[in-house]
Amino acid sequence: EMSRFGRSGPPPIRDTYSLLVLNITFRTTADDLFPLFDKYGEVVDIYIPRDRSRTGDSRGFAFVRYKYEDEAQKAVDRLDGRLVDGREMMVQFAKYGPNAERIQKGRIMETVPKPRGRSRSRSPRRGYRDDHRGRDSRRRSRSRSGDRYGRDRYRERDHHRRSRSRSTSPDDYKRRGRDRSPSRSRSRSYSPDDDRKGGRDSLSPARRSTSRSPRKTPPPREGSPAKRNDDRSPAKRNDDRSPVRRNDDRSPVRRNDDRSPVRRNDDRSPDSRSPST
DNA sequence: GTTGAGCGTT
Repeated sequence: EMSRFGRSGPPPIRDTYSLLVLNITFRTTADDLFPLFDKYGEVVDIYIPRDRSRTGDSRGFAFVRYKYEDEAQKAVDRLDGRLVDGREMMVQFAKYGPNAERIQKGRIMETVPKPRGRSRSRSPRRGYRDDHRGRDSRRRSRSRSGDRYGRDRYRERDHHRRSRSRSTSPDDYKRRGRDRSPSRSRSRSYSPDDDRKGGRDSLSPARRSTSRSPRKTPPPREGSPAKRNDDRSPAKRNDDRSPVRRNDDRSPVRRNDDRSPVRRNDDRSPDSRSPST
C-alpha cells in the first residue's frame, strides 16, 4: 500500500529472491530502484521499510524481490556499489525473510527441516519452478497486466515530504497535476552495458559523506575493495537467458535532482497564487 | 531541514 504500489500486503513469494539494498539515501524510493533493478531481471516487488518512529520516510534500505536467482545475482554484481542519488548503495541477498525466516540467496528456505523422516519423499512440486519456465517462457509475463511496476505507477517522486494525506491513491497522482509528459526523452537512461563499459562511476564515492560526526568519525565505508567485481569482461557475455532484453524502453529514469534546494511548485501552493487581497 | 548500521508488510 505504501511501497507496494497497488498491493495490500506482501505479495505471494513462491520462489522469489529478495535482495537487500543498503546504504541508500533516505529519499530514495522504489521508483528510483525499480528501473535500476528491473534492468537486470524481473522485479516482482520492492519494499522499503519506513521508520514510523521518526520521520517515517524510509530507513535507508530496501528490499528488492526478484523472480529468479540468476537475475538477482546479476543485479547484485551490477548494482552493488552503484551510485544512487549520490550514495553508494549496497546490494546483497537478504538473509532473513519477511517472517524472520532463514533465507538462502534471497530465497526463503523451508523452515521445517522435515523432521518426519518417513515423509521424506520428495514432493513433485519440487521442480515446479523450472516447470513454469519450460512452457511459460516467463518472458511473456512481462507484457501483461502483471506489470505492477509499470511507469504508470512509478512516477511519484515528489512524495518526499508529503506529510499528511500520504494517500497513495492513483487519483492523488493525477491530482498532483503531474504534467510529466510520458513521451519525454526516451533516451536510454541506463544501460546494462554501461555498467561494464562505462567503468565504475564510483570514482567519486560517498566521500562527501554528510555523516561527519562531530566527535567520533566512523570509518568511511567507501566500498570494500573485496567487493570489486571485475565482472566487466571485454567479451560481452549474454548471461541472460533471454536473447533480447531491450527493457531500456521501460526505464523512465529521471535524473532530475530533486534533492536540489529549489523546490518546484507542484500543487502545494494553491493559496499562494494570488497575493492580491 | 537531522540520522547512516542494518534484514521486511499493510
